[in-house]
Formats: sequence, structure tokens, C-alpha cells
Amino acid sequence: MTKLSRNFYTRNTFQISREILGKILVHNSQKGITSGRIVEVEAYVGPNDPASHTYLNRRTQRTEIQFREGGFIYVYQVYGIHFCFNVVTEAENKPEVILVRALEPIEGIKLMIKRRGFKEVNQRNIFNLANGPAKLCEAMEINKTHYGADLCGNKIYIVDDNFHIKPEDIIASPRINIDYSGKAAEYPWRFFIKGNPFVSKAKQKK
DNA sequence: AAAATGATCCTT
DNA sequence: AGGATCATTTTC
Repeated sequence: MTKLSRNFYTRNTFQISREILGKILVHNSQKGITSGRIVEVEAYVGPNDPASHTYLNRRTQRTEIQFREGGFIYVYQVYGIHFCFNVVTEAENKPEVILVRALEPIEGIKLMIKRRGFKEVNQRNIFNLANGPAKLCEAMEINKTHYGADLCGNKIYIVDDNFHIKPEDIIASPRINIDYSGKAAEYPWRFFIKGNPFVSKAKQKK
């Protein structure tokens, strides 16, 4: 079990996207520890990516953290209701991120069930705990207060437990819900673990 | 100051 | 297929 350090994050976004699958996201919160294996992500590669919040280098209060070096947390709110958790990648002034879309719950399942507002711990609920970007934020209790936090710290971080995924078990497909971005909507920049039942319900190839 | 726009989820 | 529900950004 080793915590990923700075040099893991300050690299090519696509390479990290593939390598981060199978790693474990941990939140050491006041109420207890929750963790889950990352099974689905999407790459957003900045100035040249019409689907990215930093397309054409758009720099606002919201996107500011993306311009830092890799390893920091980018949290944003969508639809006024939900939060999405992203990992900042690459070197300073290369505003790229990886959106974490789904987790396979590992630790603190009872706490996650509670945060999600489910009544009981059953298989169906466990599958629905974190199989979507906003769901995992609720289950892990990640919100705006974590904007800009350092993944190299002790609160929220990612660890490697030597879980191995064969390269052929990583599926690349188009990203979800970015129809507004024209041709970029077709780019295969969503990555998930083949056959994993915790991947989000969005259209999924065989 | 006001309008438009969602990197979603849940229910019907 | 549609409603919830509001922060962030853009436009006037």
C-alpha cells in the first residue's frame, strides 16, 4: 500500500488515466475512513479540448487550480446540485484533469450507505453507491471545501495496492454528456475496467 | 444586473 | 422522457 506521490501526477494525462484505474481513492474524514477502487475515469486535456473547462486556456476562479502542477483536487458543481471530483495532472500551466466517474467501494461501506441516504446495506445499494461522478462525491463526502486540496496530503489521497489490470482489460470509449463539444464528443477519452459491475450506467461497450 | 448553461441523478 | 435546482460564466 503506497500513496501516490507528486511525480505520479505530473505526467501525461492519458497515461495517468490508464494507470489510475485500479488505484484506491481514500478519504480520511472526521466521521471515518471511506475508500474505493477507481474503475472509471475521463480525461479532459485543457486548451485543445472543447469539452474542457479550460478550453482555450479559459482561466477563471473556478478553473484556477487546474493551472497548478498535478496532484491537486479540482471539485466543481454541476446542475446546481451535484459535485464532481477531478485530479489535476501535468506540469504547472498545463490545465488538464481526470474526472473520476466511478468507484468500487472498499472501506467504510456503512458510512457511504448513510451518506447516500440508503436505508439498508444490500447488494443493490452497494452497486449504486459510487457508480457515477456525483454519486461517488456524496458517498466519499467530497465537496467544495476540498477544492484545491493536495492529494499528497493526509486527508484525501490515492494508494496503490498492486492491483493489476491487464492492458486489454482497459476499455476506451467516448466521454459522457458532452454533446455540446462538437467533434470532441467522439474522442475515446473515457477509460474503464472491462466487465467491472461498478462502472456507471452510462452507455458502455462490451 | 440578468440570462444562459450545464462533465448529473432520480423518478415516472 | 423530464424535473430538480443553483453556481458559474457570459452577455448586456
